[in-house]
Amino acid sequence: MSPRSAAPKPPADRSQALVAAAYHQIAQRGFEGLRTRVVAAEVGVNVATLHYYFPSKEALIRGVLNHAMQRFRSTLPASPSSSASDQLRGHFAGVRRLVRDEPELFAVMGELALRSTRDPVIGEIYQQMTDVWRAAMRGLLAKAVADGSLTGPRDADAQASLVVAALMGACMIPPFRPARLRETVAELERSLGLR
Amino acid sequence: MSPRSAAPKPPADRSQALVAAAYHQIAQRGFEGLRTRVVAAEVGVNVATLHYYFPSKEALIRGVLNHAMQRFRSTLPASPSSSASDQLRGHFAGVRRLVRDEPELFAVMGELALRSTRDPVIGEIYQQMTDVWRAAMRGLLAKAVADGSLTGPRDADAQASLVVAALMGACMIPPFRPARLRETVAELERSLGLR
Amino acid sequence: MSPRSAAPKPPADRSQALVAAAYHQIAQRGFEGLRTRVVAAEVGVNVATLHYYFPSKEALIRGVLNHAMQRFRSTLPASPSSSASDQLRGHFAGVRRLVRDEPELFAVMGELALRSTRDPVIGEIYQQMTDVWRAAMRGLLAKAVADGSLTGPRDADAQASLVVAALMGACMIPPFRPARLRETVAELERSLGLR
Amino acid sequence: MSPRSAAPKPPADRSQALVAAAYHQIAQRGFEGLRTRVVAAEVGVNVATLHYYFPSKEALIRGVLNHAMQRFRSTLPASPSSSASDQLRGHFAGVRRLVRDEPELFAVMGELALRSTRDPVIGEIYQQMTDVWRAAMRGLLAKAVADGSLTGPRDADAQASLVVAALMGACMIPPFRPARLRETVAELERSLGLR
DNA sequence: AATGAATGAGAGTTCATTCAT
DNA sequence: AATGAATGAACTCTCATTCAT
Repeated sequence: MSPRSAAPKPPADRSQALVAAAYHQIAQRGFEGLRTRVVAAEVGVNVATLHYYFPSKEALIRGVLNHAMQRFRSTLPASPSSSASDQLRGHFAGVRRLVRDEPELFAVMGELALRSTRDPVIGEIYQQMTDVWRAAMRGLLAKAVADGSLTGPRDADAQASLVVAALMGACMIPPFRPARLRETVAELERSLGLR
Repeated sequence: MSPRSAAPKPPADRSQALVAAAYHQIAQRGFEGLRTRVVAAEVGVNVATLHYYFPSKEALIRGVLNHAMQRFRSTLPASPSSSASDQLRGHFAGVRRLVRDEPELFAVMGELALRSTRDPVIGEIYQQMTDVWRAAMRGLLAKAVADGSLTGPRDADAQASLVVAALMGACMIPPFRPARLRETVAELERSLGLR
Repeated sequence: MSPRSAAPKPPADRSQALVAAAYHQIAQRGFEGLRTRVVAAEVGVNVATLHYYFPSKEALIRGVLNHAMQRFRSTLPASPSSSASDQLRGHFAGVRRLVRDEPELFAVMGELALRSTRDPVIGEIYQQMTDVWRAAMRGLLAKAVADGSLTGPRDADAQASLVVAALMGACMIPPFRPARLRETVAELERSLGLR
Repeated sequence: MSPRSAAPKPPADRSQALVAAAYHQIAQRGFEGLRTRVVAAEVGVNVATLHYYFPSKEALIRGVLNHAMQRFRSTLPASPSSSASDQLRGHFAGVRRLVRDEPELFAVMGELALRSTRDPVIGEIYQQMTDVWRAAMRGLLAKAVADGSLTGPRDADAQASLVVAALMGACMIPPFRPARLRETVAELERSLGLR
């Protein structure tokens, strides 16, 4: 009846698959439209199986939270092998690439952002993320001035805030139009003197 | 002024009061937490009464949508009595003021923004709004260059996109910190040569 | 389709009917087998209607608790118009009658008794009931000795405890056989010198 | 004595341990709160292991039934080495001791008693037990009259019923207070002329 | 214009049970 | 002999919506 070759997935996969399905659902329908039964069905298991891996819907959401944050952190600049301004350029390129390859991530991030004001668990992690991001931007801007790869007087703190706000606004808030987004990021680079 | 001794409110008031309550609820709990019963209770009427004024929850939401858009449009620059750059400054000041005086508006706008990808009715109106906003910015920037109140070469289109993205990111996405927001807007003005 | 003449019951009736149905279910299937859907169906309404009157299953159970206690208290001797020994005889007759006419009451009382050790709300009310009962017995026994309608030395306290224990054991614990119960109560009266 | 180093228990032990755990759970939470997972966890095994030993929850309950009945029968008078009235006194002492040392037994007996009206298997065995008990009481009372160790006219049948009802009422139905129980049993003995 | 009462559909969660390993 | 993983069925509870009054 069931295909012989349908080998049972190792447990880690099931858990991950459920998170991925929930992630997908949130991107598509928002927290508002997240249904445990649909998530389970998307993975091809019973709802009870979902509760075997995640005791509650909230636990599943936390799983999605971790997953999304992990994906997002991959964009933050990490390699100090190049000049600060090149790192900044790399970061912007990374964001552009991520928006192109994983548009769902930003939909989910937007949902998490709005929810962060109501859910302390999300709030905590979400704020940490924004703090790290802003600090990284500020650090790179300051370093770029110090090593001369960026010139002119600037308030690194304020510019970091602007960068984060602009990227969030461009990536997380509809309407999403790839062309416009590229334009916006390019203009942001220009305003920083990177182009 | 209003008729004395617990007179029944005129229908327009009821309708508006319900929209206001729903608006408040969305700001506080998001679409996810919007309950018709709670909205009705906040106004002091029965749920059935809510459905007398709004045939469905969605109709109520559309009421909120209109209300929010109306509030928001008031910030857009309208009076051509001053120079273009002054109008831009005035717009930024207006946004700052609005964030300070009606923080709920931006919470609701954020919710509407995310919902706009799933709800065609919201999507339509929301996109219109952003288009109008961006066009206004582009127009003012172009005019400012033309009348000489802003100097230097610039791509008005790209800058308008950046302005809109940055303001949205700063005002609609948590975490909200007044000081940071002021800083961000100020930096945005600086990057445009307005300071 | 639905009978025109089926007039909607007044609200108090609905509430009472639900309690009665739950009472009946508990008598028949125990707390273990109490299902809100079945209770609602027995009254001929939707489960949601049950929750309209009782916010939770526990609230419904509390309704049953009150109902059972009220029924039970009607057996306790109240009229001091006769001699103490006659009042005792009357009480025993009342218990016998109640067991005959409302056997369900004792099934429910048994369930409540067992639950009383786990549910503080039930525990409180249940214990109160037994305390009142025992005190009433003790008072009547003492009075009967004082007014001479019962003779011989006796420890009213201990006898009251025995009376309550024996009646509970006979009425609340299966197997229930009417003949045996009558026999038991008769013997209890004999042991007190009432026969 | 037992094989060292976490040896797997012999099957009989496992089975008994599961029954003991279920017994304990029923005493604590009633049939209403009996969960196979909790029972298994208390023994330190998987739920599936429980089902290896007991094909169904009902089978486990039957195991508890047998265990409880076995424990309870140990109280019934068995040794005809003394006079009938001494055997009666011994029985009462045995009940008192059992209530003190194994209060859980009576909680479980109460649960079984209520369930006996719904579960034929329990009903059968439970009724048998009460019949045996009552018959033993009646026999001893008759014998005590015959051998002169108890005097006065008496209806052994009715007194046996009273004894069983009173002991059940005192031991199986809350509220349980050791002092009151001793008092009740003592009064019961007195009423039979045993004190 | 307003409501108390009622409901269908569906939500998240639980639980005894099964089965491949 | 034992288990991790999985499930169907059923549970209580919620919510937007309806309707007679």
